[in-house]
Amino acid sequence: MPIVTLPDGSQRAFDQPVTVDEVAASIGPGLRKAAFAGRVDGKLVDTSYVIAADAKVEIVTDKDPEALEIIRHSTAHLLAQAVKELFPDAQVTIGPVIEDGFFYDFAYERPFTPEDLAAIESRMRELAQADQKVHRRVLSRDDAVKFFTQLGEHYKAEIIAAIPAREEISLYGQGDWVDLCRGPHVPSTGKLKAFKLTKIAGAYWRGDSRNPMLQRIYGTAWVDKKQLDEYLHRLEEAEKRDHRRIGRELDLFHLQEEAPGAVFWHPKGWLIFQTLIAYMRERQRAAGYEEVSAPELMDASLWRQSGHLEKFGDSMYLTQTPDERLYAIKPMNCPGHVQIFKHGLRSYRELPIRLAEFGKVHRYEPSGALHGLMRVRAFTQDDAHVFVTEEQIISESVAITRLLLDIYRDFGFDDVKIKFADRPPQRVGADDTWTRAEEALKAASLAAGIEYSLNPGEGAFYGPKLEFVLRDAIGRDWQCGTLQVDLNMPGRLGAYYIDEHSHKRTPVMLHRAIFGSLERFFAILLEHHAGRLPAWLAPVQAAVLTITDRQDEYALKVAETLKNQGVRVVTDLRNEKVGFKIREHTLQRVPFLLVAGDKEVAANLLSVRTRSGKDLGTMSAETFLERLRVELESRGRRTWED
RNA sequence: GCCGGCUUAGCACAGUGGUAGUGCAACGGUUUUGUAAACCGUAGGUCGGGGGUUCGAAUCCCUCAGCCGGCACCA
Repeated sequence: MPIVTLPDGSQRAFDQPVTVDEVAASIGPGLRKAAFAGRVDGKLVDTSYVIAADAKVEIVTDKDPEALEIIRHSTAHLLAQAVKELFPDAQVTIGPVIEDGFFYDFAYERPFTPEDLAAIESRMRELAQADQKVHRRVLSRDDAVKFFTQLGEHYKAEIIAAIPAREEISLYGQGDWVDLCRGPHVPSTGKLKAFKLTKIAGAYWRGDSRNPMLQRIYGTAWVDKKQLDEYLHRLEEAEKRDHRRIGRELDLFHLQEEAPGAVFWHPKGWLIFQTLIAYMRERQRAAGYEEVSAPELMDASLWRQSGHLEKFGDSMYLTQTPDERLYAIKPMNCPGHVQIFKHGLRSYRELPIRLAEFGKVHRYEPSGALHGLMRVRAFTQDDAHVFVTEEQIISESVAITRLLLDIYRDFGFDDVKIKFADRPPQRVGADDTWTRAEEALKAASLAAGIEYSLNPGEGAFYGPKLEFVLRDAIGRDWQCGTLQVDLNMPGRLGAYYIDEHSHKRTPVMLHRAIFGSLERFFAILLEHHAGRLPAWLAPVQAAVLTITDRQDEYALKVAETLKNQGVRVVTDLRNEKVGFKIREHTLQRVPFLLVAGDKEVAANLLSVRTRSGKDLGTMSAETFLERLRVELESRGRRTWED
């Protein structure tokens, strides 16, 4: 005789076991209709779940955040059902919920086509409209394996066979279609109203490139049409921020067939790039770094010694010269920096030695990995290697972490997450060395007062690392900075210093990058700001626009004044209406538009407008300069309005 | 690297076997203009490269490259 306690504290007694559905019905027919699932003593269950004993019960409706997950999961099932109906020979595998949607992987004799996708989606709509009841049953593990083997679902049988024998297996289905699933699911397919299949792609079985490739179908699903439309709108907005598109529109850079994965920087793009370097150069100088430059091309033996050739040889550019020597184009800066460290005898009194380089490296990335500026084959790292004693690891790591986070704030990235990546399966060095390195990095994190999440097995082959992940304006995460503790490489490359007892000691090397790849960071900035870079980074900071040719002389004079003060300014004297000029320079994301008409000329003023359309009124060139300077010097953290 | 899609003028795109098109940009002219697109005209293409089928290919087939979306990889 269960007594059910509802979230508001009220209780209802039933004289026999009841389902969640019946509990909902007892409260009201509207709630019953709205019920997606239930939460019984905190556990999510189907509406068909039978409550036999006293319990706390909640009815999950579309207002509940859990509902979305259930909808997506059930929509994945709907997808699998539709595929099995249209393509009976396809085998089902897995179909998890992911961010904003779900996917389902199928094994099928041929890839699905876009036409198949449309057909599958319309079948899904029919099945949803049929409002089929979702049923659940439970089998033993072995019976479930037998069941799916009989159906010819070998992948599914393999998945279930890996589950411990004692566990019960729940099967969900609708119509005569059935799948293994933990649940819970919506009570009937009619609850699935707002979904869309988005893309088809290949994906390896169990994520291993040695396995056969399956056909993956991606989809998105929401509580209602409005949310679905909002999501699709979000995708469109993200597309407008695409750095490849902005790069073309603003004439910043291009890529072309003859140099896959290598960037042709145009004047405006290169100006931004150099501004980033100048900024970092100054920050590093202030933090005690010394800038160096190591050769692009070094004998392959050096890379054999470092271990890079063995681990990454396939992705290194090698070149045989007429003297029969084999050279490698550097894919990393560390061996070069170690050579500089090694040149001459080093004393413990010199440590820490901080060597920084804006090093251009080349890596033969797999063709399928290339992606605009985000993943290229030739890129520039703001790479530094700090040589320290073991005792200095913590203090130096703390200093690096602080520098990193402070620099990110200058770019408007206040939301930074940190991951700790420990030893990978393939690595160099002894296990106790690794333990020391990992412990040191953990201690440093603690001392720096930062919190991290674990990223197991993802460390570099020579040491553990902290990974710094930035969240951009539309909520996407980008891993940029890294700090690695390396107790292996200096020894392999024969680096040592003389300690206070005149003994040779191997230094510890801290690898750190803040932007990571400058090309990639550039792309992230473009997308973060949607091309509207803060004035200190904008390639053109102001445009002087005339209304008629009567103002030409004045405009040129004003521009000259601003230019002499270091402002990146252009004039637009074209025979066009001012509205047209404003439109063009706004689309070019020029932060300030300075309009000069007869009135401004007469009063020796400028009418100032921002790219966001705000009218800042009229002022002299000197006043404009003064206020622009505040914005530039604060790197955009203090804007005009402050 | 693997699976799929795409590649037509500077850019965005139309053109499914029969004379390569539209808009924007460019160029020339008219217009002297007040805060997100004035008007008229002109020029611009080995339809990604190579090969094949066909009387005839942007269009069908093969192949290579690049790009796009995933997967795998990412020192």
